[in-house]
Amino acid sequence: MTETLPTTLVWLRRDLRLADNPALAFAAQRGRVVPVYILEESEGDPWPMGGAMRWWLHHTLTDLAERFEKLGVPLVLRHGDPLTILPELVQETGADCVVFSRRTDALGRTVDAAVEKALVAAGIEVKSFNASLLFESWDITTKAGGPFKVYTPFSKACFAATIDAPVPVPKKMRGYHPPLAGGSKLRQQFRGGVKAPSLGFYPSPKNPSPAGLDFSTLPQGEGDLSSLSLLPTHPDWGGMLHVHWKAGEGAALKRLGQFIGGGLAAYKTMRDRPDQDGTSCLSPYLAVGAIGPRQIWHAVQNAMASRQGIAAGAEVFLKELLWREFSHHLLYHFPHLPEKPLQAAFAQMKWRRSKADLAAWQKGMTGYPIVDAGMRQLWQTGWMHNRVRMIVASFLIKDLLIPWQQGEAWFWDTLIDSDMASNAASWQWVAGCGADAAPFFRVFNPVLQGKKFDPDGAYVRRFVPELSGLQGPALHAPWLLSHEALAQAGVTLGKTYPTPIVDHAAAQQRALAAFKGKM
DNA sequence: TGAAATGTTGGGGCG
DNA sequence: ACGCCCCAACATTTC
Repeated sequence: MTETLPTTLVWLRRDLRLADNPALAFAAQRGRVVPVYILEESEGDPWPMGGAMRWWLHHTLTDLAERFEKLGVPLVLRHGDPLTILPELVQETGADCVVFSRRTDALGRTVDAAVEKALVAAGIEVKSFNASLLFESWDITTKAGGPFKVYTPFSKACFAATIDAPVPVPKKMRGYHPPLAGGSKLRQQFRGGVKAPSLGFYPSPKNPSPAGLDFSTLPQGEGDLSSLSLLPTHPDWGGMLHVHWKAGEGAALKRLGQFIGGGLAAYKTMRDRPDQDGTSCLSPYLAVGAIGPRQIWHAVQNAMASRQGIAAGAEVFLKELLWREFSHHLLYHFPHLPEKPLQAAFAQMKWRRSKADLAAWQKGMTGYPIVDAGMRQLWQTGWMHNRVRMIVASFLIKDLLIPWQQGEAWFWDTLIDSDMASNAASWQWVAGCGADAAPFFRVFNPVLQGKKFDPDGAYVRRFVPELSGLQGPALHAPWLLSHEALAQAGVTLGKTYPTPIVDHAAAQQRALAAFKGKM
C-alpha cells in the first residue's frame, strides 16, 4: 500500500531549513520525500564558494541532517554536477517529481534551467518555489512594467504588496524506503570528495595567514560530512569562527527571537554602532537559508502589533531586509551585476593596481584603526558590522583606488554570510556605479567615521590589540597623538602598528581627480 | 547610509 | 533701547 506513494526529490540549495520551505512542504504532502544537497562545482565558475561559506555550510548541513534524521528522512549528500546526479537519484529512488527553490544568480539559473529541461524530457515533473525572497523577482515592477533601479520606490512597492505567511514545518514526513545504498548513517551517504578550489584567500601552506594570526592551536573539525571537504585544513581556522557562530535553523530562530526582544527597539540608531550588539546578525542564516525572509518579516510584524515603542526601529530593520530583496531583484534583472558596473561609464575608470595596498587592506594593516578593526573582524569572525563594511569598502575604492571587484572577491571568500546579490549590489553601491548608488564623490573619512560610530574606541581595541592601550576618540588617528601618549600606550607607529599607508586628504583628491577625468 | 566649505539666522553680550 | 559683533546652530552648496 505505502509502496504506491509517489516519491519526490527535494533538491535543497540555499534553503536549508524545514520551516517556510514550500518545496519541502509540497513534497511532504505529495508522498515520500528524498531531500538532497549537492555541492555543485561547475567548470569555469567565476565565483566558486568561498572558504568561510564552505565552513558555515558544513555546520548548517550537519544541523539540517540531524533534523531530517529525527524525522526519519535521511538527507542525501552528493558532490558534483546536478545534471548527472539528479537523474541518477531519480532512477535510484523511483522519484517522479523533483522540486527546488529558485535562485537569482546567473550560473545557478543556467544550471536550473538545464536540469529542468533534462528531467522534463525524461518524463519527470519539475516544480520550483520561492523560499529565499519576500517576492518573486518579477512580481515587483515599476508602473512601466520594468525592474526597479532605485531603492526607495522599490521599497514602497514592497511595503504596499502582500507578503505571504511562512509555510509551517511539514507535520508529517515519509522518507524513502528502503534507505539508499550505504545505510542510514549520515557519513556513509556521501559520494564524491574531491577537494574544491576556493579563491584561495583563506590561509593554507601556500597562502599564509595575514595579520600574523596563529591558527595552529585551533581544534580539528568534526569529521562529519567529511567527503564534501568543506572544512578547512592546513591550518584549520574553523575553530576561530566556531567561537562566534552557531549554525542551523534552531540557532537562527533563537537569534531572531533575541533580536526582536532586544536590539530591534533601538535599531534605528544602534545599528550604526559597531561597538554595540545592535544588529540582528541574521545575515549568515539568511545566506544559507537556515531562516527565510518571510519568517523574519512576519515575526517583526507580529512584534510591532503586540508591543509599543518598537515601530521606528522595526521599520528601519524591515527596510534593511528590503535592501537584500532589492539586491536580488537587481541580480535577477542584471545578471552581470557581480562583474560589471551597472553604470557603463565606470568601465573607463582608471584604477590603481597595487598588490601591496590590497594586501594591507586585507590584513587590516592600513594604519587607519577603524578600517583595520573591520578587516580583522572579518578575518577572525567571518562577519563584519555593516557600518564598518561601508567604511572599509569606501577606503579600498576611494582611498586606495582599487577596483571594487577585488573587494567583492575578498568578501566573497571570507564572509560566512556571502550572498552573490547582496555582495555585488553593495560593492557597486559604495563604488557609485550601481543602481541608486552613493555618488562617487561621497568619500568616507575613516577618522570621522570612527569617532562618530566607535566613540570610545572599544570596537577598535577589540580587534586591534596593538592599540588597546589607547582610548577615546583620539585613538582613531594615532599619528596625531603625542610621542608621550603613544609611548605610554606601548605604541610605536611604523613598528607595533602601521603608519597610514595613504594620506586620506590626498587620497580623496586623487580619487576625485581619477573620477572626474573619466566620467 | 559624507565631508568640508560657505551661507544664513538668531540669541545674547556689550557699549 | 538700539545696533553691532560674535558665534553656535543650522542650511546650502560643492566635490
